[in-house]
Amino acid sequence: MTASAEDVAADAGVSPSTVSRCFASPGQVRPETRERVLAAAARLGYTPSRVARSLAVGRTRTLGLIVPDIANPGFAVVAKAMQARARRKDYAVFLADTDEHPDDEYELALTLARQVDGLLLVAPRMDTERLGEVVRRVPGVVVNRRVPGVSSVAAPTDDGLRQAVAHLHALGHRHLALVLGARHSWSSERRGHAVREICEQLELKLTEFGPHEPKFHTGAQMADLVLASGAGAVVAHNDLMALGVLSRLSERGVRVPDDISLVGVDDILLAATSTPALTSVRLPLDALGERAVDLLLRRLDDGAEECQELTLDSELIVRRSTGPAPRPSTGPVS
Amino acid sequence: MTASAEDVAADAGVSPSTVSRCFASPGQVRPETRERVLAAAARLGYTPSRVARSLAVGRTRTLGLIVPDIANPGFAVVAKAMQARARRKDYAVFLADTDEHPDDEYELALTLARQVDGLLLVAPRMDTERLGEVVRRVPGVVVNRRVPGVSSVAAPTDDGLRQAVAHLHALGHRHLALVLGARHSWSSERRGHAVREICEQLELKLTEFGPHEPKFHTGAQMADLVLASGAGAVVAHNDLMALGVLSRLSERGVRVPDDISLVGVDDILLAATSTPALTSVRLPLDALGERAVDLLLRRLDDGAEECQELTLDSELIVRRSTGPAPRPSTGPVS
DNA sequence: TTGAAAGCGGTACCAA
DNA sequence: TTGGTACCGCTTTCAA
Repeated sequence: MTASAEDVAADAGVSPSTVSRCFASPGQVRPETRERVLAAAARLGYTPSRVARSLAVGRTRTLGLIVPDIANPGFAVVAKAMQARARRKDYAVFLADTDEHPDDEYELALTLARQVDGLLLVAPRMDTERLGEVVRRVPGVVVNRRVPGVSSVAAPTDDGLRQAVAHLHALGHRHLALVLGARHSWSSERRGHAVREICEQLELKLTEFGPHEPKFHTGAQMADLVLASGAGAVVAHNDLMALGVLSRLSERGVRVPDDISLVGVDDILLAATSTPALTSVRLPLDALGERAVDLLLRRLDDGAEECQELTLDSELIVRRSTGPAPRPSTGPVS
Repeated sequence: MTASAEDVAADAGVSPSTVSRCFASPGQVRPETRERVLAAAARLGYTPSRVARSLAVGRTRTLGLIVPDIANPGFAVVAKAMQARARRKDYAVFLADTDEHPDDEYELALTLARQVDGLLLVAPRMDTERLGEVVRRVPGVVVNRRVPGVSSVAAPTDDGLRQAVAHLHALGHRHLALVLGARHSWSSERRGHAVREICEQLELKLTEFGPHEPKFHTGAQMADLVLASGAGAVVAHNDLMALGVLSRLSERGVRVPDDISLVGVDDILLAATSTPALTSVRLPLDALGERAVDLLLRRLDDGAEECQELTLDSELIVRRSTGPAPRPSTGPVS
């Protein structure tokens, strides 16, 4: 069917070894010979088989990517950046979407581990132990999460959330609602912790909702609870949830930001452009993806051993969805 | 490093062939032997190497997926569905995002062709000739596009667009704007054709804009041109562009649907939930992905030969973004 | 600089 | 039912 190195060798009057060298290390073959081989290869439409090469060299030049939900615009952007970066370095990327099922995450990771050189893990919910198990089998870097002993690149939103809460405080809000992401999700817990801490410092009342899958519909669902709580501002786990909240609030005739303020995290495109535009904590999503790939490939290609932890900054982007608190209410009138 | 079939064989006191059989066709090995082998395998943590198997059997159990832009929610949903379906059938999926560059599409497809069993092509812009070249090398199915001799699954939006234009007509609109997608994109041309035809039938004036990359910012860019044209309603190539239009219109203080009506295509989640909610032509995006995989695997696994063309329906979902034409204007007063 | 040959880790046909 | 063996297509010493 497809031409093999042997065919090319025969056609060019050389040995298969030489054909192999022409593609793997062209410098080691006399220019004239090389040209003859390359010509024959072109004539026969030959390209070295990646599987065969993989088997021979023991490396696949393939990366595995595990994401909770590729339909979440935030993850999509990260995935896109990773995939582009990987291809530039001649790596292919296996995509595995776990649809927010942490159990699948583990199984999938183990399966993938067998057929890739390295793993890109956007797996906020896999438990640390299993995650450790996975990266013991295959080099891996974890995204937006920190695991001892494992390379990672994260944009902890502490800074951005601090700015967000300070922003709301400055606007006169004294009672915030926090809409959490998924249970046992590293990022959700981290964000929750950050918000709690800051609220305490600023002596703000904080009511928490969730945890829930970080999706649009769960956000919408939370909106009614938030409203019932009387909080004047909402900080949501991410933009998707924030948009869900927004959607439901507007259904109920609640005006944002006049009646209630709203902050998201991720700064996805559609947050910037919703009505009203969403105040959001911006993460450098594509940088996140690129750095993760770089980190992984440094291990794979340059044989670097050390486990690195990269940190990227976050910042608050203020837009229309946050405004002054309705009443200066420094306390209940009672 | 990792245990091989030979190791297991030694441990279990059988030949490598038997080990292989235990995993490939367990039925052909005596239960007692099998259990002994499986126990040994478990003890050694053995799993058959997929690369080695691929080389031996000549199939990789891998599908290649080419999308123009995974960050476009529409494509993300399709990709998600495909990937889930493929995994269920024990296929892995290579993701290749071409970032809307049709040239890369071709190169990528050829590269992928060498290392996968089949190709899922969401490539609206690759020219027919090259596409034919690709599918001659490896089984492929094309999504949302029709190419003679190539299996495909598409949801032509003719029906939905017909409904959309009739809807606008009924609302009193007599001058429509059409915002096209990418140049040479099959779906953009098809949609343009459909809208043109219907407008002619209903004797509506139609002004066209584009073609442009089907992204948010190009939509925003078109909004001003549309406004200048005096059209009372806009049909956009897809929701992402429609949301771009919407965003820019609202920036300019133009009210939707009071001043201008707006229709998108895809019915992505965020269309349903924008403000105002977007009237959109719904495509069964996940069905699109699933059927594509089914079609491809029927060829690969069941050896089906025929080229099939599947068609899925589209329908108009009416939401807030379309309303009565501002003035009944049955014609210019002049 | 080039060739011969031994794998890489399985599969599958043929015999036993 | 099991084992022996010849590949699958390329890489990589080792010699020439």
